[in-house]
Amino acid sequence: MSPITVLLVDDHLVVRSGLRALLGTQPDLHVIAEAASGEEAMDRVQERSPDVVVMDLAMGAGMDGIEAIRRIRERNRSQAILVFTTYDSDADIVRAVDAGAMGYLLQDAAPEEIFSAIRGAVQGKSVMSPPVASRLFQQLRNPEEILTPREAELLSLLTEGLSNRELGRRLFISEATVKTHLAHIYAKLGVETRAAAIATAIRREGMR
Amino acid sequence: MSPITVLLVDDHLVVRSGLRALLGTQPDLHVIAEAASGEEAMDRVQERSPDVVVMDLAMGAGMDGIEAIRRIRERNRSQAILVFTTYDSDADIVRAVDAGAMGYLLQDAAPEEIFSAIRGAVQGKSVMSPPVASRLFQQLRNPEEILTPREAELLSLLTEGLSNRELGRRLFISEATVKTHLAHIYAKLGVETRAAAIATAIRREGMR
DNA sequence: GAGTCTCTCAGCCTTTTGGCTGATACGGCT
DNA sequence: AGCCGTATCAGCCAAAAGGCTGAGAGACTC
Repeated sequence: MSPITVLLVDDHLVVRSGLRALLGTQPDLHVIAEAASGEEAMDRVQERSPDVVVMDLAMGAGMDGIEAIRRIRERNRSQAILVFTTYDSDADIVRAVDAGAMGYLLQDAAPEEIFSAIRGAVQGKSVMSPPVASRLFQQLRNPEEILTPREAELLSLLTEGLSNRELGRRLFISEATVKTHLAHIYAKLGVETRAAAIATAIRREGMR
Repeated sequence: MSPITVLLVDDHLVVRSGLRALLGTQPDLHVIAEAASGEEAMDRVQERSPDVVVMDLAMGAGMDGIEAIRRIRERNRSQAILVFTTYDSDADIVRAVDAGAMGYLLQDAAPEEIFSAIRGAVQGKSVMSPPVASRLFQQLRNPEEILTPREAELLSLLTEGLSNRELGRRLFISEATVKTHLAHIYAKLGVETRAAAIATAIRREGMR
């Protein structure tokens, strides 16, 4: 059986060489290229056509991981893409899977888990770290959590620390309307105070 | 000249092997041990007495990096400790330097930067990544922003969305005291509402 | 021993927030 | 035409948060 070719994408050199060393212990896995950015990743995929792309979502400058996944899948469906990232945010998971990622691993995954995820990805199996899976599951179980555009807008401003009055002014609506929207947002997020709403919003989304 | 002995501390195996591979390219740097937790790090220091400890601050379970730095410095001052972490939060930098770290590098630092930081640390020089340095500088310029331990504790709970009453219960203090602390925190953070305090706290610190 | 910092608590008053009920208007879907 | 989701607004009331002043206890420093 011919070896599985892998492209590593991460803006941290240390993580790339760590992964390279780790995968090097497996005779059937060959790292054939590395990339430090989304743009570079697309070039390498074009040139080398790896079987699997192992990608970090958080990339310093330029195109982010999600966008890179989407573009790679757009022009070439033969690669399996595995997300390999440090932090797990609900929004990222959903967006990555949506963009076409085959699996989602956290960086503290056990080596065996990583190997089998790569091997599985080639065969079309999707793998995810247990904590990731449970989050995704929860996300899918609560479809009522989807905010309307207006609510999302409000929530976003809410995380800037604005008061109801300021929110109203900013959105050209009355304070009464602000309160109505907030009540709906709280219900959907499952919280009771604006403080909790802000906390969950910032932590859940990549809002920073 | 005898080589510089190094202990790597990081809960991610991938980062450890990446660093090991990277440092392996330098004849004068010898990685003599690795540790995946604060506790383990202390044991390794005791056993092997490395010249330099390269440590990640964010460690999954158990003792965190800051605490590990403090304890290592307490019982043995001959090690130089270098912080090597992914994210830079203002509070972490101050706390790490306070605990006795000789330098503070971000994981996307260039290899040369890492090497020279390690070599410099042995000679008592402190090194930090430019973005880190500028943050620290800013922090020192605003000394009024430094929260007391109790205030930091409160702020941390605040970001979970607790009410004043809940905060009081959790910390075994009256609601009146909670309000006093909050007023001080708001003043130091330059905000006027708990919402804004939560927003700035979560975004500024690495609180997730 | 006086000054400073930190943590603790109280009372009083204003503003803000949140819960509830009910209402109008617009657009899309059946 | 009727229904539903979304966005808009109002009034009322209770709870929470925030501003202010004042104050005592313990620790640490000069």
